[in-house]
Amino acid sequence: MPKNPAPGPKEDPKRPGALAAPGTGASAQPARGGRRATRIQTEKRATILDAALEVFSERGFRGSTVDEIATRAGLSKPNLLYYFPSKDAMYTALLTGLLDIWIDPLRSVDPEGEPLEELLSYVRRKLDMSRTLPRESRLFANEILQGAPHIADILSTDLKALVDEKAALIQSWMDAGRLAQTHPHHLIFSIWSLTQHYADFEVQIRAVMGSEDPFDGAPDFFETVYRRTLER
Amino acid sequence: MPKNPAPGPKEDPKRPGALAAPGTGASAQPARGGRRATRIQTEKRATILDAALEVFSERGFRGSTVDEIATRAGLSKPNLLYYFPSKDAMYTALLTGLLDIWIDPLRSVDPEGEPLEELLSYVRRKLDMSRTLPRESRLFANEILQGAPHIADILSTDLKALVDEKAALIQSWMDAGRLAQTHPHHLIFSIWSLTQHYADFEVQIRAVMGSEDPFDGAPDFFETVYRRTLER
DNA sequence: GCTTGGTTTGACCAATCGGTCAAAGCAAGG
DNA sequence: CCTTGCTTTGACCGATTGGTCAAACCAAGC
Repeated sequence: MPKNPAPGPKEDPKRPGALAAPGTGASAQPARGGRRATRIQTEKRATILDAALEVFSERGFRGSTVDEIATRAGLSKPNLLYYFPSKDAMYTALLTGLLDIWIDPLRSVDPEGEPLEELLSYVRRKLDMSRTLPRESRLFANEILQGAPHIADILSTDLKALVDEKAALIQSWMDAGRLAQTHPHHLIFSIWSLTQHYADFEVQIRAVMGSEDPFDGAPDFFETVYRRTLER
Repeated sequence: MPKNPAPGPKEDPKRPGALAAPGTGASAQPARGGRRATRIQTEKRATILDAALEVFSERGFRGSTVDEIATRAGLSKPNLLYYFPSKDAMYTALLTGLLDIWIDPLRSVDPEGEPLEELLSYVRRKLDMSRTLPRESRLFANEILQGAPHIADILSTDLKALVDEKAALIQSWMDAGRLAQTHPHHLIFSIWSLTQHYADFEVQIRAVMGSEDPFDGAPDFFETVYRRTLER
C-alpha cells in the first residue's frame, strides 16, 4: 500500500506538544526486547500516550477502545500494539507517570514558609493544574470513581504518608497560632475537591455559567474562602 | 434455519417518551404495549433500576454490561430486556428520575429564611445526600465526567435557570449586608464540589484517612469554612 | 381441561472487543 | 545490488457485547 507522505485521512489534527511526555514514561522503556529505544520509538510512544490520555480521560478505562486510541494517534491498531504490549500497559504507564506530577504541589508545601502564603500558593498551583491539565485531572477522577483498582495501594501508602506529613505540619502551624484552627485532613481534601472540580465537572460548570469563563472568578473566590477560613 | 423474517437488522423506530419517572421512574410505564403496569412489573423494574444504578455508578455507561446488571438483579438478560427495551433506556430512566432528587436541596433554599442558616442547612443536606446516596452521586459524576451526553441540555436550561435564580438571591443577601461578599456562582459550585467529593472520591479519602470515618469530621469542617466565609 | 396473557428462557446473531501473526515495507550500511 | 533490523499492516482469532426470537412456562378465569 503506497501510503503517500501526508495522507492523514483524520490525522492528528493538531494539539502540538500538548503533553510531550515528561515523566510519563514515554521514553523510558523500549518497545520490545531489551534494546535501547530508537528516536522514532520515543516519539511514537509519546504520541500514543497523548492519544491514550485523551481517550481514557473521556471514557474511563473500560469504556475506551484500543482502536480509538490508535485512530486518534494516527496509527493502525497492530502498529500501536507494537509500541505498547496492551491496553492495560498504556493505562498503567499514564497513571504511574502522572501520579507524581499530580501530587507534586502538595509535596512542595514548605515547612519553612509563611503558613497562610504556603497554603494559598498550594491552592493556586492546584487550580492552575486543573486549568492546564484537565485531561490528567479527569483521568484520575475516572480511576478513583471506579474504585482506584490500579493505584489503590499507592494511595494508602505513599499518598497517605505524604498527606499525614503535611497534615501534621498544618496542625503544628495551627497549634502555634499561625493559622486558625480546622481539621487539616479535611482542609487538604477541600483543596483537592474545589480545584479539581473545575476540570472534572467542566461541562456542568460551563453549562451553568454560560459565556462567562469559570476560571476567571475562581482564583479570587478561593483566596477569599481560604483567607477567611485560615486567618487567625 | 428458521431464521428469516424480521428484516430490520437493527433499529428501534419508536422509543416511546423517556421512561417513567415517578421518583426513580420505576413503575409508571408498562413493559410493552400500552396496557397498565402489573404489580410484578412495577417491582421488577424497581429491582432492575437498583441493580443498574449499582453497576452504572461503578463503571460508567460504556463500561457497564447488560449482563452484569441482569445478574445483579437476579434475572436473565433476555428477561431484563423484557422490562427495559435497551441498556440506554435503563440509563436514561435512572438519570432523569434522579436529577430532580439531586437538585432538590438547592431548590428548597428559602428566600424568606435567615441567609446564613439557609446556606448552612443546604450544605448539611447536600453532605447528607452524599453519605446516604453515594451511588447516585457517582452516577452523576460519571455522566458529567464523560461530557454529560445525556443531560447536557437539561444542565444548560433547567439547572442553569435554578442556579441563576439562587445566585441572584444570594447576591441580594450580600448586597443587603446579611452575608459577606463573595461570588455566588462559585459559592454554589464549592458546595457541590465539597460535598460530592466525599462520595465520588470515597476510595481515595478512605485510603488516606485510614480507619477514621471521613464523614465524622466533615460536617464540622464545612460549618467552620462557610461560617468564616459568609459571616459578615 | 382449555384458553389467555403476562413472564421467562436457551439459542442465536451481528458487531465489536483486545490481541496475534506472518508477511511485507523501509532506510541504511556494506 | 543485498542484507539487516526496525516498522507497518491486512487478515484473522476467540471472547464479549447489546439485542432478538420462538418457544416454553405459569397462574387465573372459564
